[in-house]
Amino acid sequence: MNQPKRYLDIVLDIRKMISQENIKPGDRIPSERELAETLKVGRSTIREALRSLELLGLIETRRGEGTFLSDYRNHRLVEVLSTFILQDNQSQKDVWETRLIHEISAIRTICGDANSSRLPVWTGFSKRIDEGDFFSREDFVREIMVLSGNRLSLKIWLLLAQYSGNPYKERIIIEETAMLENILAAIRQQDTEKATSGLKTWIAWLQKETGKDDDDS
Amino acid sequence: MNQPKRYLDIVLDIRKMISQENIKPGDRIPSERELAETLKVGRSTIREALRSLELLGLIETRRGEGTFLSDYRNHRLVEVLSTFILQDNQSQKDVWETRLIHEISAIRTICGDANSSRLPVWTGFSKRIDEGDFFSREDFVREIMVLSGNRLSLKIWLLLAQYSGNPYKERIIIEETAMLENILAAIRQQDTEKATSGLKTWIAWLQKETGKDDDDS
DNA sequence: GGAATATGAGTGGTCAGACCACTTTCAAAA
DNA sequence: TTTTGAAAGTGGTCTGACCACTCATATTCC
Repeated sequence: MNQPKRYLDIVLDIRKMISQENIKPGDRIPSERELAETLKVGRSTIREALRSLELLGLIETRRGEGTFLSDYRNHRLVEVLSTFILQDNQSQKDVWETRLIHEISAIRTICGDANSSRLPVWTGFSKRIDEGDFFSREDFVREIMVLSGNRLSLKIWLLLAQYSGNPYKERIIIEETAMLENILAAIRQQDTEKATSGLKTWIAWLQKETGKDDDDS
Repeated sequence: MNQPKRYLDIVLDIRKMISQENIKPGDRIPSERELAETLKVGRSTIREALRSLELLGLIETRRGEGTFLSDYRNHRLVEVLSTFILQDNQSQKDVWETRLIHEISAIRTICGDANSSRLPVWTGFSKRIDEGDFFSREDFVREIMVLSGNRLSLKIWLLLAQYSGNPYKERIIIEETAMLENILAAIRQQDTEKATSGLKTWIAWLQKETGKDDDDS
């Protein structure tokens, strides 16, 4: 009989412990030695489980301090997966397309919901643009994703955003402020078609910018 | 100075080794003891790296045999994430919503592309319905996803489909054939709005069916 | 008293060595 | 020739030992 892998059980045990003890992102989880004693396994087994979760970006370890449940925003996962999976250009194109799928869906949801589309966050963005406080492109879209209310879609989007390369992560520039204002106005007016087409236009413009940058690690 | 984590370097080293030695999915990679000696680190460090990659589904280990590079298409990524993320009912709802997001986007793509929308596969489905050859709901939608041409979206959809519970995986029944015919006709006519609303109607009807079933593994 | 310093406990990071359970191989025995 | 079984190799786990680091506390110095 092939014994199921112990460290996988540990992964589940830790997950259970986290939900039972109501540990929140940022909180500390028991030390490796404590876990080993509690779960009655060797420390190395605990470590294998923890290292896996760390690579997924679900936890964060700091030498001398301890292990912490991390904010989902920091998955290193993508970095690693990308070196394994995303090797051809088609994949890169698919990433942008798929990300756009989620973004458009989110913006549709928001426009269809008066509560979301009238939120002061939109005027906040306009104000920041006026004042020259140029936030990053990702921040802008993230707000849309968060407000759409679909956490799974948000999570997938966060992953895709990390694959999306530089121009998406940088700050907006003057040339695109008009496009953003256009999108913001459409959201406030709950004009779904105008908002989605505005988003598409902006992203298409962005995508052209991608070609100029060539970065590699 | 905080030394960067060793096991992360190992992950990259292994990746490099794989590409240099031209190891393909299914092939065996060096044993833990060999890797430890080659890379001049302890075996436990090697194991932490390997366990991480295994949790991601990038490699596969078999006791007594060795460690093998697995087909990266089967990464367990979402499965693992799900045990952490999909804990409440809201999440389950998000799964259906997110799946629908991808489906609608795919159907839009197909309707906008004459080549896809005129494919004989659509008449094929109609024929099978007429003949009483009731395929599964998932098969039907999968065809749409495949033909949309976005492999990443397809991959995500496949994973989401796994979490979508039973009614989605079962065969169609007589009551819904009209809805499907409606969708098929819309695709053939390249009527995007009709097709998407048809799909939404069908899925909404399906979702009502979900409540009746209560299955667990 | 207040500030700089030293100490020690606790934590993750790594290593070496030891078994165990399992698979494969291949030589010896039937 | 077939069967058996011993050996080698592999992943799975545990133990105990250091190291490097952080933090809180106690101590020393001004």
